[in-house]
Amino acid sequence: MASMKEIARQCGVSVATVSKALNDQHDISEETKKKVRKAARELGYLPNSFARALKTNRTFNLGVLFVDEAMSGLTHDYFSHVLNSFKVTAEEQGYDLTFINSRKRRMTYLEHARYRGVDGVVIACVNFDSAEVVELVHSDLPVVTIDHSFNDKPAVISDNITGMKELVNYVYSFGHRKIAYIHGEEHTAVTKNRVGSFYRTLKELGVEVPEEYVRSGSYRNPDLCYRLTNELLDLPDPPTCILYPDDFACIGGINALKDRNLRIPEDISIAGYDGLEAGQLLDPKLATIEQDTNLIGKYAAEQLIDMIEHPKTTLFDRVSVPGRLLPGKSVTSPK
Amino acid sequence: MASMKEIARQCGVSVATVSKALNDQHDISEETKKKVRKAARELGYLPNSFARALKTNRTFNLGVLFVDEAMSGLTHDYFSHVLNSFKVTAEEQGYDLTFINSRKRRMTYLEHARYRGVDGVVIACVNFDSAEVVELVHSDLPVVTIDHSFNDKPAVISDNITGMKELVNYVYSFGHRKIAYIHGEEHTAVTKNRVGSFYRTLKELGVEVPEEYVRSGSYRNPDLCYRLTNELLDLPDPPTCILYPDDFACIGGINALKDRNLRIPEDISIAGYDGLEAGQLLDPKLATIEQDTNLIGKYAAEQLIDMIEHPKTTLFDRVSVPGRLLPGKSVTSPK
DNA sequence: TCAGTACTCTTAATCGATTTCGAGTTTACT
DNA sequence: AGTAAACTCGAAATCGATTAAGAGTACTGA
Repeated sequence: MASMKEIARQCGVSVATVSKALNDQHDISEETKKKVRKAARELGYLPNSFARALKTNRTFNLGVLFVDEAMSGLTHDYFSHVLNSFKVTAEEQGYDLTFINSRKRRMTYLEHARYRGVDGVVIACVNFDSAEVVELVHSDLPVVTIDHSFNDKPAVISDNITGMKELVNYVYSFGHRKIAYIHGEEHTAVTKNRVGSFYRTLKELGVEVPEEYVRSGSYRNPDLCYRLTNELLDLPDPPTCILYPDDFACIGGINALKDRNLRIPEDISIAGYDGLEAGQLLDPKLATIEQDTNLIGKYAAEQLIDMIEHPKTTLFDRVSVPGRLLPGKSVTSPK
Repeated sequence: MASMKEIARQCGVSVATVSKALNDQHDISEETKKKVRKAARELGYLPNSFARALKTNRTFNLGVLFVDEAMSGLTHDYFSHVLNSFKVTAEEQGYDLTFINSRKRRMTYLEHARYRGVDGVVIACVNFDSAEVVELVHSDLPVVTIDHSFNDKPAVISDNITGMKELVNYVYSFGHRKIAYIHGEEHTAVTKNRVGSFYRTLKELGVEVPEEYVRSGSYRNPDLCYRLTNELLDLPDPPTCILYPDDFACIGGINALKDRNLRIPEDISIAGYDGLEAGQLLDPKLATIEQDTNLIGKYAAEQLIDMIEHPKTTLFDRVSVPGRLLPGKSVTSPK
């Protein structure tokens, strides 16, 4: 409520002096600074962020674009963990977070970001092909993308290639050769990398993958996984191990197996992806790749803030964050 | 980038006229309005939210305070769903969301909210006893709390009393008389209501509850539930049915039962609380009370926006949102 | 003693909008 | 025709900060 004007009056100095005193400029005497700071404290002075932003074009506010098709990006385990980590890191550095949206199509994402004057934007969990997202990414605003990389733009990416490789090697090491994979939406970079790595790793291991072993599912969609699991089991030569899009979708598969009275892992082995806490509590404990949501969010925030504060010297990194194999009990040797 | 000044120049009118034209004031001719709007479109004009906020003290920005002790409020299923619903509703009405925090203690929540000039604040998932939260709630800022009610302040509350009552009646109807309850943190209103309702309902049903049947656990804490479940089973006269703090924590209990080779529900019945999607996919499907996160978030947003836009006429409602019993397969008649 | 520095502080412009008040023009009515 | 009412529009103040440029003092050294 109290503005610099009141402090100035109380101290008998000009507003300019107050501003400089509070910003600890060199051309104000220590004595005056002390006086001003004291008055500011007494009056409960709070800087007015708009006035400051208006003049400086800096808001210490970061835009967050986390909008999936269903408008439920926040309820998405993986992304909510990434966002939480991003938030903690950003706040430690004095930045706040504001959600970017398209205001019922009355503004594009970029326009909204400019309207709110955010210093930078982190993007995840969106359709990266959409024109609006592309416009935002290619604007002059500092932008970091998560799990998708644009040319010449920094990105933080969960290392799905190595992750899938480890997972495949893991089940292979148990003797599995008939490995099926129900994957997520095909247009995403995440899926492409995982599927590509799945094929490549098995090829390196000398295992042939029948076309019908690879099914196009959907992330976080247990029902679809239920159906696709049944399809896989109905094959003349069914797999001995099934990999799922993610830990949550995996539940659908588990239910399909239970309905057929197949025991996990005695009759069939399964694995997920994500490393959700819940998956680790299931019985049997799910073999999976834990994605390091903590590091991903942290790196994204650090990278974005670095771009904002040091636009000249920032390296436009493409950081790859390794996952971690969580062995679990859902995989054993095939019969 | 383009400001009103440029539009004014292009149209040969004053900045004041541009402002009034864009805000559709009555004292500007239709002709001029058209001209101004056209120029605004052509120049890609975007209003400057800071300048506007500076003058009007309105930001169309809502503060969100969702900070639990572990700084992981966003990863909390229940709250992330509520927040998502709140976000969708607020955005539909033209409001944006900014997170409130205490900036590493350099500002209180209230100060932060003022600094960012939010029009109102929604509070959930915090320690409502903390001085900072109380300060915020009792300020002149419009505030809505979720799952906790302060005197004279609007709140949206999941109806835990009726919910627990229904749940108890449900298991009672199967014949259970030895019903244990592992509840969450005792200092929260949610827990108090649930525990109170648990006792009252059973009393009404004429069932006595041994003290040792009610254990103090913790929300979202499967490990603790694992331990407490074992304690309950070790009692000389163990319960035939156990209620858990929430669906997630329930997993710990399930594991404890499995470790003792107790079948659910044949040997013992269990129930959760929340209605998480995952719980409904478990085998056996979990009996639980589904909290209507969608409505809770929606009501909270509507209430808050109403307070902001109609400060005089708003009724300070305390909305209670009923839950819904999800029967599940985890409860059956005791042996 | 006087110019040159160093130090401290103020004046005033500025960021981009909103809004009050008044001025000028047109229309209406007697 | 003359006065009042109705329309349009603009000048200028204002919101609360930042910042360049300059003014006034005091001190230094020749």
